[in-house]
Amino acid sequence: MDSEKRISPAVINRLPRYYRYLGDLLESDITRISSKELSAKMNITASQIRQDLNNFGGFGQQGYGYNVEYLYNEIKKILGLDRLYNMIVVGGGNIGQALVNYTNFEKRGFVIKAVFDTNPRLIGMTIRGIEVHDVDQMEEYIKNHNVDVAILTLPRSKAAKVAKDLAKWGVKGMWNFSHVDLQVPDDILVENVHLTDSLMTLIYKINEMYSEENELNHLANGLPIKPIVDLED
Amino acid sequence: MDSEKRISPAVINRLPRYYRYLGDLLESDITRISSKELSAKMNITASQIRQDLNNFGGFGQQGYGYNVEYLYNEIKKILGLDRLYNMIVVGGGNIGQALVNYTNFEKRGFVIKAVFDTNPRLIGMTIRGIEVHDVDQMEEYIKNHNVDVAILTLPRSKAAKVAKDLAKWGVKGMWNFSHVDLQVPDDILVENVHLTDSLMTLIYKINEMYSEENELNHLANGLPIKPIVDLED
DNA sequence: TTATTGTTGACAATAAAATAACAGGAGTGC
DNA sequence: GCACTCCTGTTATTTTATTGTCAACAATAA
Repeated sequence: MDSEKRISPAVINRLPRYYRYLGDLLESDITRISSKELSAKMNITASQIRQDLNNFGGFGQQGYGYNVEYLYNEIKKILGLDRLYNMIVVGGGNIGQALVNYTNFEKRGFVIKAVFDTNPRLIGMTIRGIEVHDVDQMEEYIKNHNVDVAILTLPRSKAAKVAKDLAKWGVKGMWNFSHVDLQVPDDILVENVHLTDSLMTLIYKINEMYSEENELNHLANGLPIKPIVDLED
Repeated sequence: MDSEKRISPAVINRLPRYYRYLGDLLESDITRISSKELSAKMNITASQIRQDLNNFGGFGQQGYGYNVEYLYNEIKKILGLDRLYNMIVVGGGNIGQALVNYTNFEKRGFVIKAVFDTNPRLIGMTIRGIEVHDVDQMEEYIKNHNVDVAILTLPRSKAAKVAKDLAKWGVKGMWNFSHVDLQVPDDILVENVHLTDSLMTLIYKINEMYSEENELNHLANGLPIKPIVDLED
């Protein structure tokens, strides 16, 4: 809409969180909030909140704070959540099916229109009323229906080729659950959800914490470092 | 293990990605790789790769590069993937079930041992051989089995209380799929997977790209800005 | 009215992260 | 064995992100 200065990715990643907290406040019938109060709730500095919001405009008022409903709706507009988006799921396995069954997406305006798979046992079935088609029909479907987002929940080996096709046929973005980094043209947007990576970082942090704890014990009482036991027994 | 300097979160988040790429190289029987080559594959600067790896030690050799297998195994150790981890799933709904059925976690050493739910229709059932228990039994279970990670896939409303209990009973970390930020003691680690947030940022970026494109068209040929059509029809 | 308090938006200061530069050891080819 | 190239580990620089501060102004109370 406006060309202005570029918004940093760090800010964009925080927007949905603001949106969520403001939604909660709205539900609690809180009409106004200051950056300081929000700061306490969200564990972010008030300064950062003000600066983040100011990237998009001056939504607050000195001596008053921010009007919750107004700010909520502004962020909604900024995120583009004031319209509907068509999505397709490519790969009807566990995760694909779980996402189709997850009805909260629809409440936000993200509508899953179709599922595609290669498995003959799935093709023709419906999941929550949404039909599973043969992947062979995908080209035609995408060319005839405006598909905003393709959700990729397929095996590593197949993801690369499918992504290339999807890009060619005209989806705007991909939400990628496959455990690979997709190679797509610059004008196609990819958001990765690498679950295993996320779990691995959690494991790293757990180990780090437990080794620190051992060190502290060690330093504090002069005892030898307690070994971390292997849990598989 | 060693107290040294603290590793920045940005680096830790990249580790699983290195691990993945090195695994791929290993499968392709590539025995050595330079930071420059890896840089090209991963779309990271070579400088950053060297600096990231050097946080953990000098794994490379001047004039040679990095030995793929050696580096792979070192990162494996750094991430703590050289042992097994016990996990439980709290919430046996769509996503919980999908995660139980996702067998790749087990290949990495992440073993789901039990599922807990309140739904009487689920309790007693097994998913991929893993039993679904009543949440009432969770305290006893956790106290008698060493649970490293609890996977939270339950509704917003219930997540906060369950998290508090889990922390009290002694899980080390939580992998949180619920759409709330959990309030837990400092020594419990939480890794959030906020799917809706992730999708929202994708949507933001798509809209940003399309509005930019319109601007460019506009500037280039003097035509009026093309409206973004609403897709729901 | 007038004083006092609260709170933003702007900007300055600091911290963190990413990139670049480079010295020097290790391999390679002759 | 020697010259030459490659490529790391490390330090320096640049960029990006976060936090702190304050003048200006709104709301509220006196």
